[in-house]
Amino acid sequence: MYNHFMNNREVASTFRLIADLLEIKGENLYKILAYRRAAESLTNLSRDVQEVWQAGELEQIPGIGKAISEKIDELLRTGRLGFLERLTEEVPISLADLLRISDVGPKKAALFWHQAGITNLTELEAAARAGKLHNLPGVGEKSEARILAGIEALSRRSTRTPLGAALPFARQVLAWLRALPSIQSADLAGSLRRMRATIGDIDLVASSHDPGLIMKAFTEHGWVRHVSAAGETKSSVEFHNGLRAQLWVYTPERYGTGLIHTTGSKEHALRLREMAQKRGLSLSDRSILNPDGSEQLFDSEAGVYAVFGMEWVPPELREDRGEIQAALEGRLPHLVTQADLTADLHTHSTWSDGQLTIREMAEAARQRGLKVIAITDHSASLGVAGGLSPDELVAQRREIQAAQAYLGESIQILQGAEVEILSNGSLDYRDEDLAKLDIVIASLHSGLRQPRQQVTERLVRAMRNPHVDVIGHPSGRLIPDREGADLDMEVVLDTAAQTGVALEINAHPARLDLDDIYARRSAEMGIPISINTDAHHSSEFDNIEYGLGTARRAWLEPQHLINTWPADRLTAWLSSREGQPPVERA
DNA sequence: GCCGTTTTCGGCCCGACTGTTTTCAGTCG
Repeated sequence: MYNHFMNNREVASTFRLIADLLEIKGENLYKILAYRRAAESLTNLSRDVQEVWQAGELEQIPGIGKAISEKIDELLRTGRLGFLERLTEEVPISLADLLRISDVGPKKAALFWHQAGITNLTELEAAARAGKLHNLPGVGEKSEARILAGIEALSRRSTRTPLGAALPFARQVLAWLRALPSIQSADLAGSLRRMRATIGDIDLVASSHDPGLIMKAFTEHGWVRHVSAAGETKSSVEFHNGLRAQLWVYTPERYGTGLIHTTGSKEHALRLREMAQKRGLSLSDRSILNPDGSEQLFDSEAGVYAVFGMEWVPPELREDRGEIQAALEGRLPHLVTQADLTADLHTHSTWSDGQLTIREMAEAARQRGLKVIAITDHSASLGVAGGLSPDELVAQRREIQAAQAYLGESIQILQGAEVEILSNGSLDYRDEDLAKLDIVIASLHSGLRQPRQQVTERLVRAMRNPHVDVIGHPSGRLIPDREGADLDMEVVLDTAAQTGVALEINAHPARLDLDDIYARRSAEMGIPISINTDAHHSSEFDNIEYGLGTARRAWLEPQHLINTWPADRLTAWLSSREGQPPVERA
């Protein structure tokens, strides 16, 4: 290989693999933790690790010191890592797969390896079926059965569930919990409450003076297929629909610490515990323990944060991405809310692949309190979506005018288009057709697997077209099936900053694209951001919730989003972009 | 392996639940 390019995700997963293998080997726990923390830090990094490396600034990344920065350097220079190669000679690399099985951790994996010669999933499954595991020390028949069930569960479900596939069901469960007689309060927790794009399982937390009663009702409910743990205060189940859930129950006076613990993230909670420790306190999910052994109890989260002199931190920010420091300094962002949004600038009608007419879509948007809606049907070349020819755009304009006349001034309907970016970076409409539109969104739908440089240049060329106002779902990812295009985001963001084109946060739960990391970076660079539902039906306006979650995770405030601008400012911005000459590369 | 408003060395978060155990280790969040 002459090209040693590795992106942030690939470098991060290399360090996760090292951590897994070291753990099976039985290395010092804090060394392992250090590799994991470095991996998390790289995952949260909004700059390209390649660029940070070239700038010689690797050690400025939190959790990355001399040893790990040297390893990154070797990886990026040579595409290899001697340390990992020596490690895999000692510990078979396929052992790391065993850790994906629930109830199998590093100690069990090492046991299977040393005492039964097992080095991969296939061998483990065969040994379990043959009943060869339960003779090993510390492993009984129950463990053997659990392991077998765990292996089967691995093939049954993908590792993470899209937020949009989990949230509606989780809310049903929550509503049922809240209706229980002995319950005081109940909330979503975990990555659902933090609005991560994908979740591992559904975390629920409740307060009650009778936790046992809640637990019994929860684990015995008809939608539960299997109970994998059931204790006094915590239980774990799998539902018939394949989703897993955990429920914690606290007494009301301990709900504050409980909610913080169960909401996470793990890294955020860890930081808080470190802070407690520095003050001689000990923070757990039950209380704060004073040095003299007495307890401080908290019925709300705000009280816990106040102990450390911090503002209450919105759940979407709890990722250890600087929110602790910001909360200490009283400079947390004033996050955008649904009430701030006045425009949806990316929607479809029956003119292409939408299911409702322009008037129906506009009425539904008005009903949701929007002041502006842009109808942005597909351009001609996206044949599967019934894209419009330039002639049809003229006819569509007449229908928009009719709908506008019918609806009066309560909502403004813009004529736009979602224009294909063709494989060479040119657009699917001629400039004179684009010039007639109120708003132009340019999107990639095909050729997403082009090489990095090619697909990046394609997007850059589209951004340099002066008629383009917004880049729709920039990466083209589809959760959980398809990775986005291999874009050079440094170049994409620089071009957006130069041309003033807006980047979209597409709110569809399968997209959430831009993601939270790049949306935050875009805002820091002064790039306008547009948050849109891409609705093909009025019911999909509700998807804005997912996009808002992403925007809030990106620390966005109302002024970062063009959708919060008053209609006159928005249309002035759009028309100011018309006919601007392309900005040439400096 | 990382890190520093007690430290450049010696620390590094906390507790519930399960299974295989005679008092605890492993896993998980």
